[in-house]
Parts: sequence; C-alpha cells; structure tokens
Amino acid sequence: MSARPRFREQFLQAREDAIVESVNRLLAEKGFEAMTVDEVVADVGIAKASLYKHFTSKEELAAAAMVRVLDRALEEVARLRGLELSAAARLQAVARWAYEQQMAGQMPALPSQNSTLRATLTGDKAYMDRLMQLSDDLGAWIVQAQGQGELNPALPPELVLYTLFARACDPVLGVMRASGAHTDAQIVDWLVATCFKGLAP
Amino acid sequence: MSARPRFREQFLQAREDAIVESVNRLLAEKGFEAMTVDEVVADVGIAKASLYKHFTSKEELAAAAMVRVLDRALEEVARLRGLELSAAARLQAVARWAYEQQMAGQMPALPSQNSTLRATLTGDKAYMDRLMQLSDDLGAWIVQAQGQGELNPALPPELVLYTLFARACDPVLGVMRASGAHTDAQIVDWLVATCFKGLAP
DNA sequence: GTCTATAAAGCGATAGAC
DNA sequence: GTCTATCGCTTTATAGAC
Repeated sequence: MSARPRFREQFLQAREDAIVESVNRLLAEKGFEAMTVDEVVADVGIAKASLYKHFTSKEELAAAAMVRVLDRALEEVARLRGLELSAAARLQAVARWAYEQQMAGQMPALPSQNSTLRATLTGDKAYMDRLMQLSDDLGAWIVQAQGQGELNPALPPELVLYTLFARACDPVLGVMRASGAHTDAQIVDWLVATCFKGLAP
Repeated sequence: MSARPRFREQFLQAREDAIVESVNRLLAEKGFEAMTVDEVVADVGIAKASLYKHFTSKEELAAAAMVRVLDRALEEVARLRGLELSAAARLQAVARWAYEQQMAGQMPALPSQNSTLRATLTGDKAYMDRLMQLSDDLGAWIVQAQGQGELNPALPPELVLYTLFARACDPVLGVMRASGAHTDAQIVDWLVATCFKGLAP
C-alpha cells in the first residue's frame, strides 16, 4: 500500500538478487555447513537482520540459490532443445554445461545428509517444481537415448539421472584443477568423456 | 612405568579401537560436520574428557578413522595381488570393494572443503603414509592397465586414481538404495559398470 | 585415566530503536 | 525495512576432583 510501490519493489528485488548471487557463490566455494550467514551479509554489505526480512532461515537461502541454478539449467535445456542433436548428445551437452558451471564457481553444493535442509527443500514449491521439471526433461532424453541405443538400456533411467546430478558436483574436478597440470577445458573434456564412456577405452 | 603395563595397554587399545570404530560408522552415516563428539562418547559409553585423553581434537578422530579404512583398503589390495587377475580386473575389484564398504556403512565421508581437517590429515604421518602407499599401488595397476589397453590411455593416471577415490563416496549409491527398488548387489553392479564403462552402451 | 561440571567460542535468529 | 546489539543454543575443548 505504499505510494510508489514499483520503485521499492525493484530495489528490494535487486537486493534479493544480490543476496542469492552471493549465496550461490559461497555455496559453490565452501558448501552449506561451512557457509555462515555472517559471511553472506558481509559479502552483500547489509545487516543480518535485514537479510532475515527477506529469507526466514539459512535453509531458505540455500533453496533460493538452488532455484536460481535450476532455472539456469532449464534455460540450457531449452536452448539445447532448439538445436538439432540426438538425445544422447543433448545429455552430454548438459553434463558439459554442469562441469563448466562448477569450473566457474557457479554450482552450489549441498550436503545430502542434512535433514533440516532436505525438509526445507522438499517443502519449497518453487524448488520442487523446477527439480521435477528438469528431471522430466532429462528423463525423456534418457529414455529416448536408450531406445536409440546411444545410452546403455540396461541401466535404470533414474540411475542415469542421479549420476548426472551427482557429476555436477563431482569432486574430481576440484582436485584436478588444484593440481594445476592441465587446462580447464581439458579437464572438462576428460570428465565428460569419463562420465559417458567410463575409464575403459 | 606401571607395574602391569601390558594389561593396561591392551585395555586402552581396546577402548581406542571402540572409539575409532564408532567414529568410522558415524562418519559414514552423517559426515564430519554433522558428527558431534558428544555422539561419539555417548555411543562408546565414556565421558568426553576421557576421549580427549586419547585424541586431542575432532579432526584427529577423523584421521584415525581414515587410517583404519586405508588399512582395510591396503589389505584388500594385498589380497587381490595374490589372485591371478589383470590389472584392470584388480582395479575393478577395488572399486567394487569400496562400493560394498559404502553399502555396509563402513566408508567414512570427509568434506573436501574443510581446511582445518585437511591440515590435520596432511600433517598426520600415519594417514599420509597409507594414502601414498595406496596411491602407489593403485597407480601401478592403472599404468599397467593402460599399457595393456584395458584402460583408456588418454586419461592421466592421476585422474583415474582420483575418480576411484571419489566413487568410493559416490552419493548415487545412497540415493539408489533409498529408492528401495533394487537389491544392494544389483546397485553395486550398476555402479561398478558405470564407473568403468560409463553411461553409454 | 575417568568422571562431572564448565569454560570459551561460533553461529543462527531476534528485539527494539530509528 | 534497516540497523545495532544481543539472545539462546550448540559444540569443541578443558579444569579439577577422585
């Protein structure tokens, strides 16, 4: 009911975007447990109480960051849908995209064990909607690729899907980059190849 | 300089073993950050101050658990060396062993980001000795398998090694088991196959 | 060496003034 | 809505009696 709601809304939206972007980066850098709310507010340059007017808990911060990355993943999926590629080639492109995001420090990493975080995520409609949308999109490509003999049909589609999700946070990338012996592009190439063709020749 | 040192030593050794076994299980179950020292002492049935007479920090607890699992891995490697198998078959057997350990809740999971933990581990001679021994053993098999054309020679041996270490904590196993749709043995088979042959047919 | 009790510090979350 | 200041809880680690 304010006199000039749109200006105010835009300002608040921009601030929320800045918060989520910072959270995204910190989650990619140190993970959920190691990231503190104090770090986030210091990075954004606001007071902690102000942050808690936008997000009611640390878990909701992580959920917002996940919504952001899922939106970008869905954008990439939509872009790939417009290209003339086989289903397997599209899945490979998605995997490559995920590795490149991780290489750029843009892939938030969440612990799979934390129960309160899981509860917040599963209760977040925005997150669950996007997660299911992405799973459906990739699942269709997986089944299609298996039918075309480009993906092992003996593997359950869910296992392929979970494997792709897991490889998006593959710790091997960080270790290989830390060794400093190879270029980022070379590492990504190897990881994509290992994911789809394995370690065998 | 006690009057009956051997009895006392044996008792203390048994208590330390009980502590490390509990830590190993808790690390496999909830990870380093979520595991609290209070949980450990409650599980073992001793007072917290008593635990700190054996181990001077939570990080050292994790290091002791890692030494334990590395010892078991080295035992498995020694066992495999006695069998008539190709280098690639031995690596595959090691991967299978690691997945089975994880399935049994015996594979401790450490965060790769925690810096104080990393500092303790790299400063722990018992841990570093075993880690380097295992890396050398597996590295020899990797180079051998690549020379025999059973492993992709285009991949740097270090990438293969890190991949095997990473798959030992592969989160895909936990998600697949949670779905409850497949047997443990079937899941392990799929994961080993995916690791070496990839998602492609 | 083991215990009870407590110190010391970090962190998530909030109260209340503006 | 934003700020400062602080609460309340958890957790690691230790002091001191036995």
